[in-house]
Amino acid sequence: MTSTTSQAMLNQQGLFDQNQDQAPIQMGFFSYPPNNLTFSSLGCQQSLKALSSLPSSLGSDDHHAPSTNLSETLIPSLNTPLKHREAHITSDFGGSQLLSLQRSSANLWSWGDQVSECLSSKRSSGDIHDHHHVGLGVSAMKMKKIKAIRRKVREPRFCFKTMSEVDVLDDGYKWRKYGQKVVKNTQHPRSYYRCTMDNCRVKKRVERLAEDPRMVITTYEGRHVHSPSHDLEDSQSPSHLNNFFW
DNA sequence: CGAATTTGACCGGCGC
DNA sequence: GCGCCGGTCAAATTCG
Repeated sequence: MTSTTSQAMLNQQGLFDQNQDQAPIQMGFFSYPPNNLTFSSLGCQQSLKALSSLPSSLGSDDHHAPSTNLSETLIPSLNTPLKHREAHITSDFGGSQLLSLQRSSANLWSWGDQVSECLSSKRSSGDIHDHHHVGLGVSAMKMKKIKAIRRKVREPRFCFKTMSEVDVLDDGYKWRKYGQKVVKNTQHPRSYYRCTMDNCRVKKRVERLAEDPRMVITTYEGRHVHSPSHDLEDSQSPSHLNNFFW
């Protein structure tokens, strides 16, 4: 699927806040040389690979703001009202709005805390103490609970839209499709992908904009625990690009 | 034949 | 409590 990406005609691309009713905030323009997305308004080269690993420095697992400059810029806005259970994070960068991120209030808790608390505590809502507990075995119960928590805790997300003929852009990572869903009031299905790397829980969603089917909306969730899976020559460079941007 | 995709079932959250 | 909806699972199917 990624092999067809080189044919993509990407004229314009902007990062936007997914929660604002899909309304794009135009924040810049991308051209799309195959395998190397350029963010023109930044005045620098920024690969899509780097974009796809954006959340890696946001530190969803941290109670405190990460130390990178951009994150420090972003984090204070986490305290915005959580009407939609998501905090809107936008940032001005070089005079133009570059990106917006989402982060659920639940993300303010760390995964480690959640899980360890789950494993150790007796605190519970009643159904945890039901008599199945003994019969099922503790580990089964724990796993069930961990799973439930995982559902609840949202990884940091960001999304951007792209004018593209192809749905799935080559971002350097390998993805496996695990679902597709027709969402309400849209004629185009939404596809769900997971990073194929073991222990990497990053997911992405791909859908077409209802108002303009030429536009592809890509939403990344989570952070990669590895570098892009192919293109050996690229695997060395993204880190400093990431640091510049994030 | 293993990997990847498809697709209906299932689950949990949310609003009423 | 119920129904709707988005997200995920997993068996079946297709692909390379």
